[in-house]
Amino acid sequence: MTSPLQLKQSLRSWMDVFMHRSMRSWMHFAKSTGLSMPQFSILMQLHHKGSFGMSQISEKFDITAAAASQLTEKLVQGGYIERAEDPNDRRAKSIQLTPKGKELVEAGMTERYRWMDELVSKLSAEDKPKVVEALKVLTEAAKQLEEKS
Amino acid sequence: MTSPLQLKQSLRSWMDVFMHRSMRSWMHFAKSTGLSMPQFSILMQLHHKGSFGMSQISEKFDITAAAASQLTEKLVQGGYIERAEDPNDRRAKSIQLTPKGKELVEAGMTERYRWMDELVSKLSAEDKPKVVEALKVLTEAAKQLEEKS
DNA sequence: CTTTTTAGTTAAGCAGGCTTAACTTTATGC
DNA sequence: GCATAAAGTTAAGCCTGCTTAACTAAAAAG
Repeated sequence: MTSPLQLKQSLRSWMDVFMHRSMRSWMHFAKSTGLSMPQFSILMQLHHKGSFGMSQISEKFDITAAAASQLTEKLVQGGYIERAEDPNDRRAKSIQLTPKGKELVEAGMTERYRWMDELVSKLSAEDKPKVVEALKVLTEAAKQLEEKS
Repeated sequence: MTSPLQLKQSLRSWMDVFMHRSMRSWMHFAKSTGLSMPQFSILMQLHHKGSFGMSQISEKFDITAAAASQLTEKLVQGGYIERAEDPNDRRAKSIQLTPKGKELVEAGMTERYRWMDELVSKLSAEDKPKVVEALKVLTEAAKQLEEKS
C-alpha cells in the first residue's frame, strides 16, 4: 500500500535535494563561461529545440522583441550562434548553435551529469534496476504531460 | 541485468526533462514576484539554512562582501528579511526570513510542486510504489553525498 | 594596550538586461 | 495595389548587480 501522501512526500524530498544541488552547479557553470544567465538560457533552449526565431525567444522568456534581438546579437558576436534568413518568410530569422555554441552546451551538460554519476556510484547493485525502472516511468509520464501543454 | 550504460541513460533522460521543466517554472515565479534572481536565491538559501551572515552570502554566491550587503539591504527594504546583531560577535549580522519572506518562499515551493503532483496523477497504481521506493533510495544517496562535501 | 584582522557598510562607476519609441523590410487582407 | 500587420533592428534611458576603494566598528594577536 502506497498512500498518496507518502508518494507526494518522497517526490518532494527528492525534488528539494535535486533542485538545490543542480541549480548550484548550473549557475556556477554559467558564471564560469562568462555568459549571463539569459544568454546561457537561450543556448540551452536552442539545444532542446534545435532552432527558432526571435519571436519565439521573446515569447518563451517573456521579454520584448527588442530585448531578444539584443541578446541574440551578443551571442552572435561571441560566436555561439548564427542567424540565418528564413527562406519561407524573409522577415523572420532562424537562429542556430554554432559548433562553438554546441561545445559549450555539451560541457554544461557534462558538468550537470557529474553529480548524477556520483549518485549512481552510491547505489547498491540491487537498487540500481529499481531506480532505472522508476525513472523511465517518470520520464515517460513527463513527456506525456509536455505534449499536452 | 542492468547495464551501467542503461542506468546512466535513464538518469540523464530524467534529468533533462526534469531540469528543463522546473527551471522554467522557477524563473517564471521569480519574475512574477518582482524580485531579481540573486535576491530570490538568497531567500531560498535562507529557507534551506535558516539563517546566516553576510560573509556566508558572499562565499556561497561568489560575490564581494559589498555586493552581499547591498543585496540584503534591498531585501530588508522590501520586508522579506531582517538583520540582527549576532550577540556573540557584534560585528557580524545574522539575517533571517520575515513572515512575509517565508510566505513568498512557500508560494514558490508550491508552484514547483504542482508539476510534480500532475506527474503523479499520470502514474499507474502499480508504478507508484516503485517510484516511491526509487526516489527514497536516491534521496538517501544524495544526502550522503551532501554530507561529505 | 596597541596593532592587525575580520565583518560589514557606503559611494562611485561600469556593464548588462530590459523597456519604450521610432524605424526598415517583408507578408497579408481586402 | 494599397493599407495594415508582423518580424526584427536600433537607440536612448532606466534599473540592477557587481566591483573597487575608503570607511567604521568590533574582535584577536602580540
